[in-house]
Amino acid sequence: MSRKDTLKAMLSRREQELPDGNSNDAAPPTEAPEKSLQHIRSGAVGAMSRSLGHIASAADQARALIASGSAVVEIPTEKIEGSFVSDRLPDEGEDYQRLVEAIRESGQKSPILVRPHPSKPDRYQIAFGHRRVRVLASLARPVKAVVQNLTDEELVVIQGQENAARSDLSYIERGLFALALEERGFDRRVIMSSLGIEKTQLSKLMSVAHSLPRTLIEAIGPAPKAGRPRWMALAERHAEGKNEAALKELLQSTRFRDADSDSRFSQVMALLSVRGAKPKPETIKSEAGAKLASVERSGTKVNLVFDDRAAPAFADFVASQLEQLHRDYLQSRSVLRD
DNA sequence: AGCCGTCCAACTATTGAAAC
DNA sequence: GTTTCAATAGTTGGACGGCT
Repeated sequence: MSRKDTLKAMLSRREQELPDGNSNDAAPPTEAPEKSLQHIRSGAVGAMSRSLGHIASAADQARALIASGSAVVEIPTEKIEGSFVSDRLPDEGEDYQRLVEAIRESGQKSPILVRPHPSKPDRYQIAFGHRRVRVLASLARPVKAVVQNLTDEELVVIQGQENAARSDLSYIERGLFALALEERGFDRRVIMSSLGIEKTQLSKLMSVAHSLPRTLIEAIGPAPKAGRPRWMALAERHAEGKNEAALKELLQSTRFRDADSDSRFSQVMALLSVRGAKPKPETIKSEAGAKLASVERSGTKVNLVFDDRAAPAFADFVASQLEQLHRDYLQSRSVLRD
Protein backbone atom coordinates (compact mmCIF):
# COMPACT_ATOMS: atom_id res chain seq x y z
CA MET A 1 0.00 0.00 0.00
CA SER A 2 1.34 3.46 -0.87
CA ARG A 3 1.73 6.33 1.58
CA LYS A 4 -1.11 8.23 -0.01
CA ASP A 5 -3.39 5.20 0.11
CA THR A 6 -2.78 4.70 3.82
CA LEU A 7 -3.52 8.28 4.71
CA LYS A 8 -6.52 8.33 2.45
CA ALA A 9 -7.91 5.23 4.14
CA MET A 10 -7.34 6.69 7.59
CA LEU A 11 -8.89 10.00 6.82
CA SER A 12 -11.89 8.66 4.97
CA ARG A 13 -12.49 6.36 7.96
CA ARG A 14 -12.29 9.39 10.24
CA GLU A 15 -14.77 11.25 8.06
CA GLN A 16 -17.24 8.38 8.36
CA GLU A 17 -16.83 8.34 12.14
CA LEU A 18 -17.84 12.01 12.43
CA PRO A 19 -21.52 12.49 11.64
CA ASP A 20 -21.34 16.25 11.12
CA GLY A 21 -18.38 15.91 8.85
CA ASN A 22 -19.12 18.96 6.73
CA SER A 23 -19.48 21.56 9.42
CA ASN A 24 -16.61 23.95 9.57
CA ASP A 25 -16.70 25.68 12.88
CA ALA A 26 -13.01 26.04 13.51
CA ALA A 27 -12.04 28.58 16.11
CA PRO A 28 -10.35 31.82 15.17
CA PRO A 29 -6.59 31.91 15.56
CA THR A 30 -6.65 34.03 18.67
CA GLU A 31 -8.90 31.74 20.67
CA ALA A 32 -7.39 29.90 23.62
CA PRO A 33 -6.25 26.46 22.46
CA GLU A 34 -8.11 24.52 25.12
CA LYS A 35 -11.37 26.16 24.03
CA SER A 36 -10.74 25.85 20.32
CA LEU A 37 -9.74 22.24 20.46
CA GLN A 38 -13.17 20.72 20.09
CA HIS A 39 -13.95 22.94 17.17
CA ILE A 40 -11.08 21.93 14.97
CA ARG A 41 -12.46 18.86 13.43
CA SER A 42 -14.05 17.14 10.60
CA GLY A 43 -14.91 19.88 8.13
CA ALA A 44 -11.33 20.42 7.28
CA VAL A 45 -10.61 16.73 7.48
CA GLY A 46 -13.41 16.05 5.06
CA ALA A 47 -12.11 18.62 2.63
CA MET A 48 -8.65 17.23 3.10
CA SER A 49 -9.59 13.64 2.44
CA ARG A 50 -11.43 14.69 -0.71
CA SER A 51 -8.31 16.29 -2.08
CA LEU A 52 -5.83 13.74 -0.78
CA GLY A 53 -5.18 12.35 -4.21
CA HIS A 54 -3.05 15.42 -4.83
CA ILE A 55 -1.44 15.69 -1.41
CA ALA A 56 2.04 14.36 -0.91
CA SER A 57 2.99 14.97 2.71
CA ALA A 58 1.57 15.57 6.14
CA ALA A 59 2.80 19.16 5.92
CA ASP A 60 0.68 19.50 2.79
CA GLN A 61 -2.20 18.08 4.78
CA ALA A 62 -1.68 20.76 7.42
CA ARG A 63 -1.73 23.36 4.66
CA ALA A 64 -4.88 21.73 3.27
CA LEU A 65 -6.47 21.96 6.71
CA ILE A 66 -5.68 25.66 6.83
CA ALA A 67 -6.79 26.25 3.23
CA SER A 68 -10.12 24.60 3.98
CA GLY A 69 -10.73 26.98 6.84
CA SER A 70 -9.32 25.11 9.81
CA ALA A 71 -7.77 27.22 12.52
CA VAL A 72 -4.16 27.60 13.42
CA VAL A 73 -3.99 28.09 17.16
CA GLU A 74 -1.14 29.43 19.25
CA ILE A 75 -0.10 27.10 22.07
CA PRO A 76 2.50 27.83 24.78
CA THR A 77 5.44 25.46 24.33
CA GLU A 78 5.16 24.20 27.93
CA LYS A 79 1.80 22.66 27.01
CA ILE A 80 3.29 20.66 24.15
CA GLU A 81 4.98 17.29 24.53
CA GLY A 82 6.89 15.27 21.96
CA SER A 83 5.45 12.25 20.21
CA PHE A 84 5.45 9.08 22.31
CA VAL A 85 7.93 7.71 19.77
CA SER A 86 11.05 9.78 19.23
CA ASP A 87 12.30 9.98 15.66
CA ARG A 88 15.37 12.15 15.82
CA LEU A 89 18.76 11.96 17.46
CA PRO A 90 19.88 15.11 19.23
CA ASP A 91 21.93 17.13 16.78
CA GLU A 92 22.24 20.87 17.01
CA GLY A 93 24.38 21.17 13.91
CA GLU A 94 24.21 23.70 11.07
CA ASP A 95 20.67 22.87 9.95
CA TYR A 96 19.29 23.37 13.43
CA GLN A 97 21.11 26.69 13.85
CA ARG A 98 19.78 27.85 10.47
CA LEU A 99 16.26 27.03 11.65
CA VAL A 100 16.80 29.01 14.87
CA GLU A 101 17.97 32.05 12.89
CA ALA A 102 15.13 31.76 10.38
CA ILE A 103 12.47 31.60 13.10
CA ARG A 104 14.12 34.35 15.15
CA GLU A 105 14.09 36.70 12.15
CA SER A 106 10.91 35.78 10.29
CA GLY A 107 8.85 33.90 12.87
CA GLN A 108 7.27 30.46 12.45
CA LYS A 109 6.15 30.24 8.82
CA SER A 110 4.30 26.91 8.81
CA PRO A 111 2.26 25.40 11.64
CA ILE A 112 3.04 22.11 13.30
CA LEU A 113 0.50 19.31 13.75
CA VAL A 114 -0.49 18.19 17.25
CA ARG A 115 -3.18 16.09 18.84
CA PRO A 116 -4.79 16.55 22.27
CA HIS A 117 -2.69 14.57 24.75
CA PRO A 118 -4.45 11.22 25.30
CA SER A 119 -3.90 11.18 29.07
CA LYS A 120 -3.12 14.73 30.18
CA PRO A 121 -5.88 17.32 29.90
CA ASP A 122 -4.89 20.72 28.54
CA ARG A 123 -1.78 19.29 26.90
CA TYR A 124 -0.86 18.41 23.33
CA GLN A 125 1.32 15.81 21.65
CA ILE A 126 3.33 16.51 18.51
CA ALA A 127 2.73 14.56 15.30
CA PHE A 128 5.36 16.56 13.44
CA GLY A 129 7.26 19.77 14.10
CA HIS A 130 9.48 18.67 17.01
CA ARG A 131 12.42 20.86 16.00
CA ARG A 132 10.27 23.97 15.56
CA VAL A 133 8.85 23.47 19.05
CA ARG A 134 12.38 23.21 20.49
CA VAL A 135 13.42 26.38 18.71
CA LEU A 136 10.33 28.31 19.78
CA ALA A 137 10.76 27.11 23.36
CA SER A 138 14.32 28.44 23.35
CA LEU A 139 13.02 31.77 21.98
CA ALA A 140 10.17 31.78 24.57
CA ARG A 141 7.55 32.12 21.84
CA PRO A 142 4.24 30.24 21.47
CA VAL A 143 3.84 27.61 18.75
CA LYS A 144 1.45 27.93 15.82
CA ALA A 145 -0.24 24.55 15.51
CA VAL A 146 -3.10 22.73 13.86
CA VAL A 147 -4.83 20.43 16.34
CA GLN A 148 -6.30 17.18 15.09
CA ASN A 149 -7.68 14.15 16.88
CA LEU A 150 -5.42 11.24 15.98
CA THR A 151 -5.13 7.65 17.13
CA ASP A 152 -1.68 6.33 18.12
CA GLU A 153 -1.42 4.58 14.76
CA GLU A 154 -2.40 7.67 12.81
CA LEU A 155 0.05 9.78 14.77
CA VAL A 156 3.06 7.57 14.09
CA VAL A 157 2.14 7.11 10.43
CA ILE A 158 1.78 10.87 9.90
CA GLN A 159 4.94 11.49 11.90
CA GLY A 160 6.92 9.00 9.85
CA GLN A 161 5.47 10.03 6.52
CA GLU A 162 6.18 13.68 7.14
CA ASN A 163 9.81 12.83 7.80
CA ALA A 164 9.89 10.59 4.73
CA ALA A 165 8.35 13.30 2.55
CA ARG A 166 10.98 15.81 3.64
CA SER A 167 13.77 13.21 3.49
CA ASP A 168 15.25 14.81 6.59
CA LEU A 169 15.72 11.76 8.78
CA SER A 170 18.99 10.00 8.33
CA TYR A 171 19.16 6.26 7.71
CA ILE A 172 19.94 5.38 11.30
CA GLU A 173 17.29 7.75 12.66
CA ARG A 174 14.71 5.91 10.57
CA GLY A 175 16.09 2.67 11.97
CA LEU A 176 15.66 3.87 15.53
CA PHE A 177 12.19 5.16 14.71
CA ALA A 178 11.24 1.73 13.32
CA LEU A 179 12.71 0.09 16.41
CA ALA A 180 10.76 2.39 18.70
CA LEU A 181 7.54 1.58 16.86
CA GLU A 182 8.28 -2.13 17.11
CA GLU A 183 8.93 -1.82 20.85
CA ARG A 184 5.57 -0.04 21.14
CA GLY A 185 3.93 -3.09 19.61
CA PHE A 186 3.06 -1.69 16.17
CA ASP A 187 3.10 -4.39 13.53
CA ARG A 188 5.25 -4.38 10.39
CA ARG A 189 2.40 -3.10 8.25
CA VAL A 190 2.14 0.10 10.30
CA ILE A 191 5.91 0.57 10.48
CA MET A 192 6.26 0.07 6.73
CA SER A 193 3.46 2.52 6.08
CA SER A 194 4.89 5.03 8.50
CA LEU A 195 8.31 5.01 6.88
CA GLY A 196 6.97 4.56 3.36
CA ILE A 197 9.24 1.58 2.70
CA GLU A 198 8.89 -2.03 1.56
CA LYS A 199 9.31 -5.05 3.80
CA THR A 200 12.77 -5.74 2.33
CA GLN A 201 14.05 -2.33 3.25
CA LEU A 202 12.42 -2.45 6.67
CA SER A 203 14.01 -5.79 7.40
CA LYS A 204 17.48 -4.44 6.63
CA LEU A 205 16.82 -1.20 8.46
CA MET A 206 15.78 -3.02 11.60
CA SER A 207 18.58 -5.53 11.45
CA VAL A 208 21.10 -2.66 11.45
CA ALA A 209 19.34 -0.85 14.28
CA HIS A 210 19.11 -4.10 16.29
CA SER A 211 22.74 -5.04 15.80
CA LEU A 212 24.34 -1.84 17.05
CA PRO A 213 24.16 -0.72 20.68
CA ARG A 214 21.96 2.32 21.19
CA THR A 215 24.77 4.03 23.11
CA LEU A 216 27.08 3.76 20.11
CA ILE A 217 24.44 5.08 17.70
CA GLU A 218 23.71 8.01 20.01
CA ALA A 219 27.42 8.76 20.36
CA ILE A 220 27.78 8.89 16.57
CA GLY A 221 24.56 10.82 15.99
CA PRO A 222 22.44 10.92 12.82
CA ALA A 223 25.36 10.80 10.34
CA PRO A 224 23.22 12.10 7.46
CA LYS A 225 25.76 11.16 4.80
CA ALA A 226 25.88 7.49 5.81
CA GLY A 227 23.23 5.28 4.26
CA ARG A 228 22.40 1.61 4.45
CA PRO A 229 25.59 0.09 2.98
CA ARG A 230 27.87 1.95 5.35
CA TRP A 231 25.73 1.40 8.46
CA MET A 232 25.48 -2.30 7.55
CA ALA A 233 29.23 -2.46 7.14
CA LEU A 234 29.66 -0.78 10.51
CA ALA A 235 27.27 -3.27 12.14
CA GLU A 236 29.24 -6.17 10.65
CA ARG A 237 32.54 -4.79 11.89
CA HIS A 238 31.08 -4.18 15.32
CA ALA A 239 29.71 -7.74 15.48
CA GLU A 240 33.24 -9.05 15.12
CA GLY A 241 33.80 -7.66 18.59
CA LYS A 242 37.31 -6.42 17.89
CA ASN A 243 38.94 -3.21 19.17
CA GLU A 244 36.33 -2.76 21.90
CA ALA A 245 38.71 -1.08 24.33
CA ALA A 246 39.97 1.27 21.62
CA LEU A 247 36.37 2.07 20.65
CA LYS A 248 35.51 2.99 24.23
CA GLU A 249 38.54 5.24 24.33
CA LEU A 250 37.63 6.85 20.99
CA LEU A 251 34.07 7.67 22.11
CA GLN A 252 35.45 9.59 25.09
CA SER A 253 38.14 11.48 23.19
CA THR A 254 37.76 15.20 22.40
CA ARG A 255 38.77 14.48 18.79
CA PHE A 256 35.60 12.37 18.53
CA ARG A 257 33.31 14.59 20.57
CA ASP A 258 34.26 17.80 18.76
CA ALA A 259 33.73 16.30 15.30
CA ASP A 260 30.45 16.50 13.39
CA SER A 261 28.24 13.42 13.20
CA ASP A 262 29.46 12.20 9.77
CA SER A 263 33.04 12.52 10.87
CA ARG A 264 32.29 10.62 14.10
CA PHE A 265 30.83 7.83 11.96
CA SER A 266 33.99 7.74 9.84
CA GLN A 267 36.20 7.64 12.93
CA VAL A 268 34.31 4.65 14.36
CA MET A 269 34.33 2.89 10.99
CA ALA A 270 38.05 3.46 10.57
CA LEU A 271 38.77 2.10 14.05
CA LEU A 272 36.61 -1.01 13.63
CA SER A 273 38.10 -1.66 10.19
CA VAL A 274 41.61 -1.99 11.57
CA ARG A 275 42.49 -5.65 11.23
CA GLY A 276 45.40 -7.80 12.20
CA ALA A 277 47.74 -9.03 9.50
CA LYS A 278 45.91 -11.41 7.17
CA PRO A 279 47.23 -14.98 7.49
CA LYS A 280 49.34 -15.93 4.46
CA PRO A 281 47.61 -18.46 2.17
CA GLU A 282 49.19 -21.92 2.15
CA THR A 283 50.76 -22.77 -1.20
CA ILE A 284 50.44 -26.21 -2.80
CA LYS A 285 53.30 -27.04 -5.20
CA SER A 286 54.03 -29.86 -7.66
CA GLU A 287 57.04 -32.16 -7.24
CA ALA A 288 58.82 -29.94 -9.77
CA GLY A 289 58.13 -26.93 -7.55
CA ALA A 290 55.43 -25.28 -9.73
CA LYS A 291 52.67 -23.49 -7.82
CA LEU A 292 49.40 -25.41 -8.30
CA ALA A 293 47.01 -23.78 -5.87
CA SER A 294 46.71 -21.83 -2.63
CA VAL A 295 44.47 -22.41 0.39
CA GLU A 296 42.87 -19.31 1.91
CA ARG A 297 41.06 -19.60 5.24
CA SER A 298 38.59 -16.98 6.52
CA GLY A 299 36.26 -17.78 9.41
CA THR A 300 34.40 -20.99 8.63
CA LYS A 301 35.24 -20.91 4.92
CA VAL A 302 38.18 -22.35 3.04
CA ASN A 303 38.94 -21.25 -0.52
CA LEU A 304 41.10 -23.34 -2.82
CA VAL A 305 42.48 -21.04 -5.53
CA PHE A 306 44.08 -22.65 -8.61
CA ASP A 307 46.69 -21.02 -10.81
CA ASP A 308 45.35 -21.61 -14.32
CA ARG A 309 48.59 -20.54 -15.99
CA ALA A 310 50.88 -22.86 -14.01
CA ALA A 311 48.54 -25.87 -14.21
CA PRO A 312 45.94 -25.46 -16.98
CA ALA A 313 42.72 -27.53 -16.54
CA PHE A 314 43.94 -28.87 -13.20
CA ALA A 315 41.04 -27.10 -11.42
CA ASP A 316 38.50 -28.87 -13.68
CA PHE A 317 40.18 -32.20 -13.02
CA VAL A 318 40.04 -31.69 -9.24
CA ALA A 319 36.39 -30.63 -9.44
CA SER A 320 35.54 -33.79 -11.38
CA GLN A 321 37.24 -35.92 -8.71
CA LEU A 322 35.57 -34.29 -5.69
CA GLU A 323 32.89 -36.95 -5.21
CA GLN A 324 35.48 -39.74 -5.30
CA LEU A 325 37.72 -37.77 -2.95
CA HIS A 326 34.86 -37.38 -0.49
CA ARG A 327 34.15 -41.14 -0.62
CA ASP A 328 37.84 -41.82 0.04
CA TYR A 329 37.78 -39.32 2.88
CA LEU A 330 34.75 -40.98 4.54
CA GLN A 331 36.34 -44.42 4.12
CA SER A 332 39.60 -43.28 5.67
CA ARG A 333 37.68 -41.92 8.67
CA SER A 334 35.78 -45.17 9.19
CA VAL A 335 39.06 -47.12 9.03
CA LEU A 336 40.52 -44.85 11.68
CA ARG A 337 37.50 -45.39 13.97
CA ASP A 338 37.79 -49.20 13.61
C1' DA B 1 34.28 6.06 -9.04
C1' DG B 2 31.90 5.59 -5.05
C1' DC B 3 27.81 5.86 -2.56
C1' DC B 4 22.98 5.81 -2.20
C1' DG B 5 18.14 4.03 -2.26
C1' DT B 6 15.20 0.87 -4.57
C1' DC B 7 13.89 -3.30 -6.38
C1' DC B 8 14.00 -8.27 -7.33
C1' DA B 9 14.59 -13.13 -6.57
C1' DA B 10 15.46 -16.81 -3.68
C1' DC B 11 15.41 -18.46 0.60
C1' DT B 12 13.78 -19.65 5.57
C1' DA B 13 10.43 -19.37 9.30
C1' DT B 14 5.88 -19.14 10.86
C1' DT B 15 1.03 -19.80 10.75
C1' DG B 16 -3.28 -21.84 9.77
C1' DA B 17 -6.29 -24.97 7.29
C1' DA B 18 -7.16 -29.59 5.70
C1' DA B 19 -6.57 -34.46 5.80
C1' DC B 20 -5.77 -38.49 8.28
C1' DG C 1 -3.95 -35.12 18.20
C1' DT C 2 -0.66 -35.29 14.54
C1' DT C 3 0.98 -34.58 10.05
C1' DT C 4 1.06 -32.33 5.71
C1' DC C 5 0.78 -28.60 2.76
C1' DA C 6 0.05 -23.96 1.16
C1' DA C 7 0.10 -19.14 2.11
C1' DT C 8 2.21 -15.42 4.23
C1' DA C 9 5.87 -12.86 6.60
C1' DG C 10 10.43 -11.88 7.12
C1' DT C 11 15.53 -12.22 5.68
C1' DT C 12 19.37 -12.05 2.66
C1' DG C 13 22.30 -11.11 -1.29
C1' DG C 14 22.84 -8.76 -5.20
C1' DA C 15 21.72 -5.90 -9.42
C1' DC C 16 20.51 -1.51 -11.07
C1' DG C 17 20.06 3.40 -12.01
C1' DG C 18 20.62 8.03 -10.08
C1' DC C 19 23.39 11.30 -7.77
C1' DT C 20 27.63 13.73 -6.27
